[in-house]
Order: sequence, then structure tokens, then C-alpha cells
Amino acid sequence: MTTREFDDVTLERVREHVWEIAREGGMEVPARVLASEALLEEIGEDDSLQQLKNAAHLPGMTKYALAMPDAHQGYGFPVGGVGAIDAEDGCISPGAVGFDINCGVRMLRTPLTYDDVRGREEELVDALFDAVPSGLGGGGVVEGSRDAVEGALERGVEWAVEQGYATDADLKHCEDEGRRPDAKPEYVSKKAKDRGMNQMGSLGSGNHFLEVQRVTDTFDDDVADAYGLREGEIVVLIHCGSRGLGHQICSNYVRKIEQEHGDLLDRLPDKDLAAAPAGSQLAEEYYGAMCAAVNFAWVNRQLITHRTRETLADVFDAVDGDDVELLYDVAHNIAKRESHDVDGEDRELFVHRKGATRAFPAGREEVPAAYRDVGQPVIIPGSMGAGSYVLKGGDRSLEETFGSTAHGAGRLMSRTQAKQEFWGGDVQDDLAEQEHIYVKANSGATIAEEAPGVYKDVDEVVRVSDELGIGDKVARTFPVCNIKG
DNA sequence: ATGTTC
Repeated sequence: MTTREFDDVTLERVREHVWEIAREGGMEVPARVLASEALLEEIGEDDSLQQLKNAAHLPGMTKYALAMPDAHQGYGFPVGGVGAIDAEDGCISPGAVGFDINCGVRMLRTPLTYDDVRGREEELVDALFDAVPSGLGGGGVVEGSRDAVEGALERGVEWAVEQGYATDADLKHCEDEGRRPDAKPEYVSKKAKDRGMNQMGSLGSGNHFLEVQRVTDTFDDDVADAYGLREGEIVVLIHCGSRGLGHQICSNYVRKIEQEHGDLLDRLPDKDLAAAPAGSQLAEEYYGAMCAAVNFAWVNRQLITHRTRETLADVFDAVDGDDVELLYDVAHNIAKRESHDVDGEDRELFVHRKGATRAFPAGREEVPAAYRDVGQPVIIPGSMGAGSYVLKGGDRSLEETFGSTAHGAGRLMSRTQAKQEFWGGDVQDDLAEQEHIYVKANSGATIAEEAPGVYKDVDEVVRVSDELGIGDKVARTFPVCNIKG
């Protein structure tokens, strides 16, 4: 038996890429880390393993508290964490969803090839940077209004279709078809709505970006064909979330829940895990507000899609906008009521995925019709120097991870440390000169914080997902140009 | 992640 120890946390190797932390003290269940030995060494360097043990204390946690191969420490609950919590007897925890509610990624297919774009990267990156609002603060693709915010919160991408910013095909190629019917905008504070109002269609800052990429490899021809991906073709990846609106909702409910449910909080090892008991008023309110923020984030990515279509049509004669198609949009900071088989019993669970992506296999009803025979697309962005992957939901994901896999490469170091190690201008120059990747950002500090060296190896993260059978490799992309906050 | 410290 192989054992690894990091500070107070002991892990036993269950089998290849599966490590278990035994149940002890107030833990409801054991915890599991899905990682290669090399990734486990990196995960063990920050507080994420202790946070995972803490997460296993949440009442109603089912089977295991789980860490994906890209895990790193977060607020209370690790990023790259999955917690499936009983929706009748358990709880819901804003810290296990994350501050940026429905942070996620979507991939657009274009009719362009790398040959069309080569030599015009700087023109393209300038045009996109001018067209897509980015950075902290206000300003979006559309001028926000009270009605626009309410429409987005209530109806998600359906609102965008009504307004002419989305097509019916966009709806069909989005997780939850772009709308959470459980949204309750009345539980979103005025302050949150005010923050969101002038941010409708904006990237934000931090690790958020819009990246033009070329498909470099396909690993599964049948599935790549079903997803419409071919080597040499240009795709666009959009990574952003619910901006100040989601952040405000999370802050509001963490505070309310701490005040109202101190008894539950006293049983938890970290107050940042504050959770509302299932069936309580605050659980209903947070879930309704969170679902509304989910809708808002989908609209946000949709408005950026709209502006991207216009920009590509402006820059390239061969593009008219309608031919830029949404492949899929996935959320990776989210909680959702889902039914799962647990030891032969059908259970209703709040599946919290914080920095984790739903990865449902073929056949599951939530997978859109276009992909139901092959499994849902899973989009795993790497760093701006590394490229990204498209996976398909794996056949073992329901059994191993409540239908989940990783969400990205995962950070290796804090933003503060990153700025000590890297200088944004140098990172930018090196990428252009050595890799022909053109990056444009509002701030050099952001480039330093997001330098390729700040991230784990996305190839290794994806290898583990693929070998575990929770998310299987379909295609790989490489960056062409990237705009950031 | 975030009107980058309620």
C-alpha cells in the first residue's frame, strides 16, 4: 500500500490516479483526490488537501468529497472540488460554488483556418480588444437597464434570443439550454443587480479571457466529427462569469447564512464553508439567486459571442457571423439539483462543482440531443501559452465523480507570487516571438498573474481525466491570440 | 473571482 503525507493529511493510494483520505473526526465521508503522483505533489503544496478534508464535514456530503486533478486552494472549499450533498437532508454552501457564479467557458467554431489568420494576428487581436469590453469595473456590450438585468436573470439565453443577440441553435448548445428555470431574481439584491447592470457583456479580469485558437490534434475522429472539430480550423474560446453580480450574491448569502445558521457553522472546521440546511428559507433563497446568476453569466458569454461574430465578420471577408457556431458552453462554478444513483438508490443531490466541469456521458438526458449519442463536450482551457482541450463526458464519470471532471490547468502559485516571478511585458514578448501567440491586456500585472509558468501542466491534468475515464480526449487546440482584462 | 480591503 502506498501512502503519501502532507502536513496533517494522509492519503492512501486506492488505484492508479485515485487517492483516499480516510474519514476521521467530524468528517461525514472520506475524501478522494484524483491525480497522478506528480499532480498530487503539486496539490499537496497549498492548503487544498486540508480544505478537502474540511469539505467532507458538510452535512449530507455523499460518498466522498472529491478533488479533481487540477485542484488548488480556494475560499473555504478547494477549486477543483466536487461535493454532492443530499438535497433533502444536507445543505448548500455558497463557498462550495465559488464567488464567480457560473464562471465557465464556451467554444465557437468558425469557418476560418489557421492559414486565413496567419500574418493577421495583431490586426485581429486589436479588433477583438477594441470590441469586447474587458478589465475591472463597468461597461458592457449592451447598455444595461433594469429590464435587461431582470430578463437575463429570469430567462438567460432565451432573453438574448428575444433581443437578437442569440439564435435558437445557441440555446441548444449550452449547458441547461442556457436557462435555469429555478432562477428567482427576487432573491437577488438590488446592489447585485446594480453591479450587473453595466457589466452585461464584459470579460472582467483575472484569469478571464477571449482566445482565438487553432485545432492542432484530434484524438477521436468520430466524436471530433460530431463536435465539428477538424485540425487546422480556427475556434474561439470565451472564459468569463457573472462579474460583480455573482460576486455580490455570494457575499450577501455567505453573510446571511453565517448569521442565521451559526449552529451548523459551529460543526464545520472553517467558517468559509458556511452552509444553509436543505429546506431552510436561506437555502431556497440562495439556490434561486444562484440560478439567476447562472443565467446572467450565460447571457454575458452570449453577448460577447455576439460581438465576436460581428468582429470576425468585419475583419475577414470569408466570415458573415451566422457561420460562427456555438459548439458548447459549460459552467465550472455552480451547484445544481441532480439525480444520481448512490449504491443502487436514486438520490436528489446538490452537486457543487467549484472549478469542476460537468462531464455527463452518452445517454444522460441532460446532454443536448446533438451530442447525446457521444457524450457532452467538456472544455478544459489551459494557460495562454499552452492551449486547451475538448473532452467528452466519460463513461465512468457518473460512478467516480457524480459526472464531473477538471476545469483547467489549475494554478501552481498565488497571484502575488506570480507577480514576483514574472514581468507582464516580458511574458507578452516571449509568447509573440517564440510561440507566435499575440496577447493584449489592460494591465501588464494581469499578464504576469496569468503567465504560462503560473499553471500546472494541462496535458497532465487531461491525461489523468482520460485515463480515469471521467472525461476523454477529443481534440487539442493551441493559442493564436488572446485578449484579457 | 471582485467597484483588486465591509
